[in-house]
Amino acid sequence: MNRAEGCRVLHVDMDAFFASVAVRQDPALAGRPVIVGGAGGRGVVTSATYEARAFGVRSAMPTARALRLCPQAVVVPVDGALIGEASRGVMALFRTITPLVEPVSVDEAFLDVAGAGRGLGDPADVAELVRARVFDEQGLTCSVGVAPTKFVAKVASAHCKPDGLLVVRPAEVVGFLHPLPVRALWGVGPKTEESLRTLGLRTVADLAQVPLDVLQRTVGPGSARHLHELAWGRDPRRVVPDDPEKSTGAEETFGTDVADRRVVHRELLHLAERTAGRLRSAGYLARTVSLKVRFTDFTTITRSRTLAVPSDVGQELYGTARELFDALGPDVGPVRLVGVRAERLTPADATATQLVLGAREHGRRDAELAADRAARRFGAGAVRPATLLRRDGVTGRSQPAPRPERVRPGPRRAGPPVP
DNA sequence: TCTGGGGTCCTTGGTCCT
DNA sequence: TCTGAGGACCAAGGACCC
Repeated sequence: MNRAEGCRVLHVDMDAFFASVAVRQDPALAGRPVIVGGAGGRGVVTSATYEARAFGVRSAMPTARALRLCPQAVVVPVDGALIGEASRGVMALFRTITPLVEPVSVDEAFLDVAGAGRGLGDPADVAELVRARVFDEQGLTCSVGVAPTKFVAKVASAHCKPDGLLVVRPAEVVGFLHPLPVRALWGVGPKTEESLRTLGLRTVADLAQVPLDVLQRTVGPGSARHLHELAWGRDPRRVVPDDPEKSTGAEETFGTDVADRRVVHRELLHLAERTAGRLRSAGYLARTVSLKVRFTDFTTITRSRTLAVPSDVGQELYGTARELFDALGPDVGPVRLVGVRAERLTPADATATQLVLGAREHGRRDAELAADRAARRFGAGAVRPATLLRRDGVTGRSQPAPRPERVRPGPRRAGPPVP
């Protein structure tokens, strides 16, 4: 009899991925508490080895606090290139097992193995194979949940961490989910958890039993239906490979809050250039530019504007972002963070002909494409706008972050590898 | 405790058009 | 000509995830 009959979905979650990759790169770190993340005054933990977690270190925790908990920890900056390479290696391995691979982030993916079973055994056997091959070929461990649906597979993989395997058969789904806290449901964070608590709902079973209209009054109709379905193990979402990106962007927290508008403008230019570069390398144009500003008291606002013509030109994204910022008025307080985001993306090849309508924009785009080529040949930052240069030739960005530049490890939906 | 960075999705409200 | 309903689209903000 099959061990996992009716289970077509695998959720593979790499164990402490960033930290494990750092240890793989530098074997001298093996067995030691290692924290990967920003080391500056405002840096946070991106990942930590299980040796560090034993001291209470968790991801998203300020690094300074993590070091108070575990002073002997080694802090390693995020190496985006290394993480990207490791992620591509793991995803490529998954695709040799089934073409139906949906990356969720750099370190996890859903696999639909309904069609893989004939040659490889039942889904539990496929999961064993995945774990063995990831260890043998990548030198990393992972945890795998096997279930009839994506949501249950994901909860299962979290349940068997680290280096584990858990199969939840269709008949076991409700019994598996119902004792869990509501927080285990996809879409329940701190705020929703608190709202549910006011209704006396603490477990998934509580939520499953409450009338839908009661739930709707607390979390809204959309979320209520969604949570109710999940609580009964119903999740119609399929494994979808190659989901296109919806937006891309960059943001930066200043080392100290900035009141000088010129410094903010310069940072906006830098972020717009970064965002445009990502658009070009991924082959997208943005229809909307969004500005994000966070103030000293942590209040955050966003402003957005739709472009007359979709663009992947840094100067155009910058122009719009700067106008949005200036429209906030002359009296905006000190700024903690600024961000530029490109939204409502369209494939560049489907829209490219419109670009020639504006010869000036076309010229700028050509210049930025040339800069892309120079960057590929001579390294990032080889070519940049003059306003981002100081006399000594280094970047003129104000006091942003003494911490190491955080290179984006890869898209959350880790799509095709970015060159 | 003191909060990074890169994303997605949902809700709400406004505007425009039919 | 005015008004209201409804849909599409846009903008803003919040919650959430990794």
